[in-house]
Amino acid sequence: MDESGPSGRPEQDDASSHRAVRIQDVAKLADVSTATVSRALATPERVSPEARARVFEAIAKTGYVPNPAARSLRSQKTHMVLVVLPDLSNTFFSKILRGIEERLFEAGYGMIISDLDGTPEKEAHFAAFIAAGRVDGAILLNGHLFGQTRMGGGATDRTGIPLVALCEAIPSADIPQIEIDNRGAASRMTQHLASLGHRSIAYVSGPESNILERERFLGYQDGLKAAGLPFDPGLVLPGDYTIEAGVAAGQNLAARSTRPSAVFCTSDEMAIGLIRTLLSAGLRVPGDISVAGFDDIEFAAVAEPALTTIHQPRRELGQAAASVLIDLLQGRPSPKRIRLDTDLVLRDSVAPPQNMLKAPAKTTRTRAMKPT
Amino acid sequence: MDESGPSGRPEQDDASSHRAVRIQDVAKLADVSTATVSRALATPERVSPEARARVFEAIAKTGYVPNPAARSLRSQKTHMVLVVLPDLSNTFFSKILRGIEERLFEAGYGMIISDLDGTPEKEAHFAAFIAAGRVDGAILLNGHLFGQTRMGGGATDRTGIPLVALCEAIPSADIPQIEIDNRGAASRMTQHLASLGHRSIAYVSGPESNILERERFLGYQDGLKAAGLPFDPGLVLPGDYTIEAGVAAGQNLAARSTRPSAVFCTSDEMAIGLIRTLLSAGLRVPGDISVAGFDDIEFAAVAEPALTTIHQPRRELGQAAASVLIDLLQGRPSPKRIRLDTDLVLRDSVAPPQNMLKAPAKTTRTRAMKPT
DNA sequence: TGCTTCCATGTAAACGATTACATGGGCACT
DNA sequence: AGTGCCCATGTAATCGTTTACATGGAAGCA
Repeated sequence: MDESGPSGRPEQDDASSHRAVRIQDVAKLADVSTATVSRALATPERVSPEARARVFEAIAKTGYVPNPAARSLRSQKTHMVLVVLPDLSNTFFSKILRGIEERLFEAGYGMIISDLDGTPEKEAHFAAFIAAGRVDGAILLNGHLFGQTRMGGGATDRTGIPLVALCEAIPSADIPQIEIDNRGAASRMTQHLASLGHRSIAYVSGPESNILERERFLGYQDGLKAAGLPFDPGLVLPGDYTIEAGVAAGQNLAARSTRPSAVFCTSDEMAIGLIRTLLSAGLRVPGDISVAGFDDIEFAAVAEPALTTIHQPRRELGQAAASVLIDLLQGRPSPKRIRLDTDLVLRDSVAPPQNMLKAPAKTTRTRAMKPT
Repeated sequence: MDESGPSGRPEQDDASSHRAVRIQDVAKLADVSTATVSRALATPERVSPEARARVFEAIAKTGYVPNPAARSLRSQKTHMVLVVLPDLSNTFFSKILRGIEERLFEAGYGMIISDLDGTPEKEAHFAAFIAAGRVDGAILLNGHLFGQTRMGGGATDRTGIPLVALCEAIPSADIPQIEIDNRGAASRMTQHLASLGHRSIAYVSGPESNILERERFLGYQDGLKAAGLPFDPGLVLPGDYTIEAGVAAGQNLAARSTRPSAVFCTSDEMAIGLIRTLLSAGLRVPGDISVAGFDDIEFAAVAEPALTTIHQPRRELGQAAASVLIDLLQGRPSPKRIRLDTDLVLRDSVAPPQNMLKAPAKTTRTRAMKPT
């Protein structure tokens, strides 16, 4: 059975040919068929212990690694997951990504990242990516499906891969959502500010169309209402979660003759930019104006003054999303929605208004109320 | 020629079967062979305009997307690039990643990210990843090859894919390096501090074994020497680029009876943590101690006081690395080493020592000297 | 002992592209 | 008009797995 092989491949087993080891090589060495090798890897319990041992020995000896392209061509599985996010360079996402990567790695999946910086062109590209079957599933952090930018001739393609929405819920889509209770958290922060005595609480928003923004804005209004404060549109400043937006909002406030005594920024970046600008304008924080953030990014704790904010369990969010997706991929049942708890983190950038004494506050955390 | 197909596949063209469109479907519709379709996509100029038009029309009509697994199985190309980095959640990397992603995207490559958080286990896994041919090339931000943790039985595998080292040069490896002049930049910052009159300049290091650290430490010593200052080991504080390390260094300094008048931190994170700690301890920055950073991360500009630091063109670094890798992948010649310029960014955290007047400094940038 | 069942294994047909090689027609040149 | 060349295209082998189906032997049961 060694007549130089049925396909006529000459026997050259020295190092000269750098051809990758194939399953056939392993099979020959272990004196079994390729099918048995394949089974030894996929379903070891269906192979006799002796054959299995020989196969593994041969694999170790040859350093065989299955060719993923061939495997994926045949099995229609890529063991890859696409993560779509609006801005890779944003601090907020990096820790989430890490959580995702951890979990995917454990389950043997690779992570492909797509940063679609607003460009619909890229969006279409990644829709095609999914359609081409390059990934088994996707985690969407961008708040919408690819639906809008429909491809070509309305062909529905095989978009039937599992999807999970992370952070930004996708209302229209019937896919699992992993998120925090944005509305509740925003309400809670607003009420916290009110409880300290603030009567005039400004709000620096996210991008208008953003779902997070809409939730948080509702929460802000809820909080005002709960505290018996009126809603004043003049206290709503536009933003987009960036430091620059915070700076702009700060300039806006600094230029005013009468100012709110507290500002609730819907991102830590904006809060930091805003504080910075207020300080430069000669105002004191929290002496003259209290400032609260959202997210609890790394720098919130070391900002000057340290930022009072809402803590989001970013890593856990990423892990949860990955877990749900993996469940879906492997046909296990999975929850349709997961809401992780947030914490209200009390630091130094918020204090009672005006001339009340500023205690040297230490960081305190208060577990958020579970949403009902 | 329509006797239900040579493979006996029944003709069912309604939406019920969600079978993906194959090249054969396109070929049939365009009335050409699969080879022509393939060529129309890969080398349009080798197909007659008429056939080409029919092919593209058919592609549009069917919504055909080539199956990457099949393509990659045959052509041994994956159009994927692996990016290996030590810590995905680190701010410093995110903008670099974005630069990489941009360029890769333009060239039609996907990006797979691997965050090996120190675990050699993961490292081995990704070595196998490369060996399996899942990617065409890799960009390494982690400062070493996978060589150390050798796989299995010493099989050399096909590790012959193009690699590029980014930021952290890999001395032993003969692969292109994209970096900044760390030594020169550190020297420059040290001299800047000295030129303001500081005679006692502390240094907060990175991880000892880190190549960046070694370069920067040499630069620090260069700078001292150039300024005619003695090197004092007691002024070298251990760090690891994290905020916490900065805090620790700050506590160390705050506890001392005699302190340096300036501190050069080799990362902005450490500088921010350190400043924060000094301020809490009642010291003034830069009044009592000047603090300089390295990297110019987003928050450096809005720290309080705004951080004097070394600006690294992070996005450009990422783009450059991706460009070089793409050149390599496509067989084009490419430079063996690229050094991008850094800027010395002068802000408010550094001032002349002691009682000299603190001008309301504005941000100023000075282009670094080109390395010779 | 003869029949059924099951388990371990082998054989070979997909999976869906790319591409070497063959082919035939048109054009240019002598 | 004959020869040669090139261009557009088709045919079919190939990439390396997985897996449906076939097979043969051992074991269990009556």
